[in-house]
Amino acid sequence: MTGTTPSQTREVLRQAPWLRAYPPELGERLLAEGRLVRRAIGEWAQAEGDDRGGLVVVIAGQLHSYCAAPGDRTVMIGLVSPGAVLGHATRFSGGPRLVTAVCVEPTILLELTEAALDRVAAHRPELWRAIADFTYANMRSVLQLAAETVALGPRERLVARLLAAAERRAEPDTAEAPVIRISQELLGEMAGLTRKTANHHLSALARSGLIALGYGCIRLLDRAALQRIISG
Amino acid sequence: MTGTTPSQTREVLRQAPWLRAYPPELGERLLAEGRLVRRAIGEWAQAEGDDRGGLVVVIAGQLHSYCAAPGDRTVMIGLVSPGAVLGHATRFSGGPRLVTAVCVEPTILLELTEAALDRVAAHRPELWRAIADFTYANMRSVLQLAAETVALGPRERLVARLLAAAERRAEPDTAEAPVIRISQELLGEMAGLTRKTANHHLSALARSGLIALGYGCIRLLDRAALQRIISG
DNA sequence: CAACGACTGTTACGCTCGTTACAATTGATG
DNA sequence: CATCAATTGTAACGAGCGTAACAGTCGTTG
Repeated sequence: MTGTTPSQTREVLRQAPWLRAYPPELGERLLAEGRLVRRAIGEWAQAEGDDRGGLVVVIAGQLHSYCAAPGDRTVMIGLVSPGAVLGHATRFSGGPRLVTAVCVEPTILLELTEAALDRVAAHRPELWRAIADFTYANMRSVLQLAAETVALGPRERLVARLLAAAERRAEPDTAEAPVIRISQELLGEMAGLTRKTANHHLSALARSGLIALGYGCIRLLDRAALQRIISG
Repeated sequence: MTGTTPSQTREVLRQAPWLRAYPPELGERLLAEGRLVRRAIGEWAQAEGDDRGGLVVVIAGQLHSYCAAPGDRTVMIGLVSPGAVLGHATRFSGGPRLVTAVCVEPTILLELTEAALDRVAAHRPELWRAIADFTYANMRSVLQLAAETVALGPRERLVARLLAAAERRAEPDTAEAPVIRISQELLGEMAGLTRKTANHHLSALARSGLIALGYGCIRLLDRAALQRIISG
C-alpha cells in the first residue's frame, strides 16, 4: 500500500492529471528538487491556517480533506489521492491554507519549497501552467461540490459523493467494478447525512444491484445507472 | 443607480478588496487600458463554457452568478457586486468559464483583454498578485459555501446566505442596519429551500426583531445575533 | 388612475430525515 | 484463539421540509 520504489513514484507523477500533458522531465525535475517525507495515519499533510509557502504532492497513501464551518464544526470535503497537490491556493496568493488534510493511510509526500519550485521553473517554466491547471480543476470540483449540495436531495447527494470519490482515484479504473474504500459513516458525513440515513440509501442501492456493500468499502457495479440517478 | 461618472468609477477600483492594498495607479492603469461597456438587465457578463481570455471588472450594478448542476439544473451561487472580477479562473488556466453571470440591474463593466492586461502588467507587475488575491478570496468563499451547505441546517443556511450577501456589498456599511435588495424567493433558492420555507424562517427572524422584511428587500437589524445563529 | 405583474403571507397534508437505542458482523490485536 | 474496537443493520417516534393552492400587498406601466 505504501509503494515507495522510485519507479512507482515516477509513475504517479507521470499519471497525475495536471502533469500528464507535459513532458516527463517536468516530473523528474520536481522529484529531484523536492523532498520525500513519510507521514503516519492521523498526521497532517497541512493544516488550515498554516501559512508556509511551497507545495506538497501526494505520492502514495490517502488523505481526507476538511474545511472549517461555522460553529467550530469541520466538514469533510473529499478524498485526496496520489497525484493531488496541496497548498496551491496559498502558493498563488500568499494567504493561509484553506483546508486541512489528514492522512488516513501511511502516506508519502513530495515536499516542494518555494526555492525548489523556483529552481524547477527556471528550467521548465511550464510548471506554473501545470499548477494553474490543477488549481482550475480544483476550483471546478469545489464549485461542483457546492452546486450539487444545494441542488440535489440527500439521496442524490450521497450518490454524487460516491461517484466523486471514485473519480478522484488516481488509478485508471481497469476493473469494471471499482472498489471505494470508505466507511458509510464518512460518506454520509460528506453528504451531510447521518450514518443511519446513508446506510438506508446505500442498502436500497445495493438491493437494486447498483452497488455492493462490504466492510468499510463499496463496489460500484453499475456506474451508468448511478450517474442517471443524479442527472435525472 | 448606474453611476458612471469617472470619479465613481475610480472610487470602485480604489475600494475593491483585492486592489485596496495596492497604489491607486494600478486602478488608473486598468481604467486606461480597459473598455467600459454597459449591459442591460438580463444580459450576460460572461457565460459558462465561454473560453475567451481576459477579465471583467464590475464597476456598477449587480449580477447573479450561476453554476451548472447535474440534471440540467442551475444553482445560484451568489451576488456579484461592484469591485468583483469575473474570468480569473480562466485567465490563470485557459479552461472554459466556470460560472454564468447575469445582470439584474443596468450594469457597467470594465472589460480587459489579454493584451490590455499585459500592457498594465508591464508597468505594474503587482497586477498578477492582486488578481491572485481575488482568486484566493473567491476560492475561500466558494469553499465556505460548500461547507456551510453541508454542515448547517436549512434555517442556519438561510441566515448564512443572508450575511454573505450583506458582506459582498462593496459599499462600506455606514448605516447600522444594512438593506439587502433580494427577494425571499432568490434567497431561498441560494439556500436550497423553497420560497415557502424561506418565508417561514424569515418571518420568524422578523418576529424576533433580528431583521425587518420589506418588499424585495431585507434589513439586518441585529447582525451579531444573526451571526450567533449560524455559529451556535 | 387603473390594471397588471411581482412579491409576500398562510393553510393542510404527506414524506423524509434525525434522534435514540440496540444487535450483529467484521477485522485487528494480543 | 480470545477479546475488543470499528463497522454495519434495524426499530419506533417526532420534527421539519416540500408540494399545492390561494389571498393579500407593493410597484410599475400604460
